[in-house]
Amino acid sequence: MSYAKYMPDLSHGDENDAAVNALRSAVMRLGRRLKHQRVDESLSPTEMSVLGTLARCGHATPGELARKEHVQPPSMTRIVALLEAKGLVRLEPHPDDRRQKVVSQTEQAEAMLEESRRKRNVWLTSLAEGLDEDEWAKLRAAAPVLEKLAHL
Amino acid sequence: MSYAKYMPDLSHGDENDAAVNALRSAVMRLGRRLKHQRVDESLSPTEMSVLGTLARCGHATPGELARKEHVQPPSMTRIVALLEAKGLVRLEPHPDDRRQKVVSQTEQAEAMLEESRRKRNVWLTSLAEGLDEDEWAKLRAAAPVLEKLAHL
DNA sequence: TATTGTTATACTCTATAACTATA
DNA sequence: TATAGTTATAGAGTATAACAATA
Repeated sequence: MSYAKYMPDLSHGDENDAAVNALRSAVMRLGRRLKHQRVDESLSPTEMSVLGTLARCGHATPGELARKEHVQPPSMTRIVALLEAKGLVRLEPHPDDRRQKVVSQTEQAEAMLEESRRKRNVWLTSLAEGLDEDEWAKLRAAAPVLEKLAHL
Repeated sequence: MSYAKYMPDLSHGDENDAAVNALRSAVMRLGRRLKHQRVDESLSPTEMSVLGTLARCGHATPGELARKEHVQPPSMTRIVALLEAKGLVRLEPHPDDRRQKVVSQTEQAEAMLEESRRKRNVWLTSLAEGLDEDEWAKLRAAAPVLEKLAHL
């Protein structure tokens, strides 16, 4: 019998620990900065994230969105309502279950995401002045892992 | 005259863009999860981060802490006051400038950070089940870059 | 009975503006 | 005058608890 899964990465345990430390600290600080560097001043980070999820998945129920964004259902109710009021998402009845709803993005949201991407490039450019190519390479390699981590 | 610094990483522009996309999304989601996976239920993420900074730097003024944490001075005033009330930091008069104060961590804070590290390892272990060694390697490589990014 | 989503309410964290004390 | 820190106040975002409708 193996305890391997309870003692992973023995060869890099301390380094992983240091990485998680750095990660947590960086995530919090970056999060605060991202809050201020908002693409659309009227959209919160979570609202943006929901739009991104819908762009990837096409559509989802409020409950699914709450689970994906790691937010409680009442919070997602509010977020979806705000997005709908802004004309960025559409709500339709669920075909199989009358309790649920189906949320999908509007054409307006797609246009906004495109504009968002353009503005992000500006931020990226200003950041690029402080990172060398090697650092960018490490960031590119880790990006998918971070996404996986966020979903785990 | 060169526009190079306004058009960095031409060879990886799109990939950098995708990385920033993934990064932003992951940072927000991880941030929310970290909020819940708090080591000490009574300490906010920023409070923990301040203790971490003090552990690294030894001591700092409230203004320095506010800049490091990317928080406004009044917010740091509140955070430091809460930490002091919990016996985790000590405030002393600044030797050269009577307007400033010097914040340093107490022995109690050191013990708490040790306990914190222990609990983080539990979280790390559970995460490790979902990441392979190659993914961890990428994360370790990117961790210092993320820290740099957060400070830039 | 269990589940999906909503309403009502309160809390946590942070910001801005105005103020005090010192440089 | 400028700077470090504080006080007072407001706002954004989220959570919990209680509820309605449907499965």
